[in-house]
Amino acid sequence: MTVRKSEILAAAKEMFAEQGVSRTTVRQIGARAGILSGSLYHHYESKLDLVDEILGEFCAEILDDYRRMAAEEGDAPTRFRGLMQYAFSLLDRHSAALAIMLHDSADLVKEERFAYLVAFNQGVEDHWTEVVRDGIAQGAFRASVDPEIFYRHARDAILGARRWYVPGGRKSSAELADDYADTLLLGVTVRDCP
Amino acid sequence: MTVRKSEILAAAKEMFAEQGVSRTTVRQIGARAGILSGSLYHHYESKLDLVDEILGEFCAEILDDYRRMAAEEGDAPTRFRGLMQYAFSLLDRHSAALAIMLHDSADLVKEERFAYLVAFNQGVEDHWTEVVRDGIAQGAFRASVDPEIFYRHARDAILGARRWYVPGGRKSSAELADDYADTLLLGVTVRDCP
DNA sequence: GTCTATAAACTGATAGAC
DNA sequence: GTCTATCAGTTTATAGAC
Repeated sequence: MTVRKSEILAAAKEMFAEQGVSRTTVRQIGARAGILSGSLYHHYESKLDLVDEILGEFCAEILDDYRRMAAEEGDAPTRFRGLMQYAFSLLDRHSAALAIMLHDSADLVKEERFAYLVAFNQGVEDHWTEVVRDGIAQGAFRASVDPEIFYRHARDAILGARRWYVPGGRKSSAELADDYADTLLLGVTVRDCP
Repeated sequence: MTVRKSEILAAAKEMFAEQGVSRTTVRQIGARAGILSGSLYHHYESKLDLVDEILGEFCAEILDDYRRMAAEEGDAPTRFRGLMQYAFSLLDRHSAALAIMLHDSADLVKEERFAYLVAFNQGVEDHWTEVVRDGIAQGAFRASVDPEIFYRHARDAILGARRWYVPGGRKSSAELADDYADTLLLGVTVRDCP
């Protein structure tokens, strides 16, 4: 990947994240990268090629991280907290890619070339639900917990934070991860017992 | 509102929810309503007028419901469960409007005519955080709970379910509301005390 | 109230000069 | 590798016949 290509890719990523893929024009991407839209096609064959490269890199990196984390040891609550910390850290490191995933993946998946997004989501879900199932099997989590529903609950809460989380704001992503983990694991209700 | 206008509005609502506002064309709306795009402008002056009418009605109805609920009695956990049930019930009754709100409101708000969406969000947040603050004051909820963060946590989890919840599927919206309330109030961890 | 026809602007993408 | 120029198609919206 040449320097120019990465500059164009960075410009596209920002625009796609801000406006969504369909509302972003190749002219806008070119303007941000300091190039005219015609010249842009010397580096990329189409607008969707840019989307593909952005999301392809993102999915590969994240799945790789999850595979590494799966090899780590610890009881289920500890591993769950680790997943929370990791997921929230993505808000700092991959906010733009997450925005594109959330805003446009439902549309993109209709095209065959983006079928890997479905596999990506399933892969992530598998890692989370395995931790939850382990927790239930070990007696750490309630048997009434539905691993899939609980995963979606946690995931949607985390990803929803992308809409309002501001890096460097009142709470860091690590603090939010702790806060969310406390709520999901322990609840907010005060109990009489120790 | 004439019958024809409501037919066109219903067609627009479905298309906006499925594809997003910007990717939906007036030709598509006309086709679904059984009318040509030119004739559509006899009933509505612009595409955004359709969006405005859909979201305006939605916001008014929901804020009205919240005002009614605020008058009800009960302790904080009970009222919180009531809010959860209500919010999840919207997935059945107002899935399309919620989809438009989530997918397009960030763009729409840039236009002055949609400034009421900001007030709507603040109004809903006020009702939820009041219940949480009451719960803390009454000693029912942990003092370490941040009402605003906890509201966002719950809200994002609920609204995220719109992406995968299927009416008539494995779990009803009422069951999901119960499940989410259990998790948020009590957590998923098994404790040694009664 | 719906149609046909079209204006005016914008879109992704291409061709060829430099 | 970037430019100018442009194609072909689409978009919202309008004008006027019926």
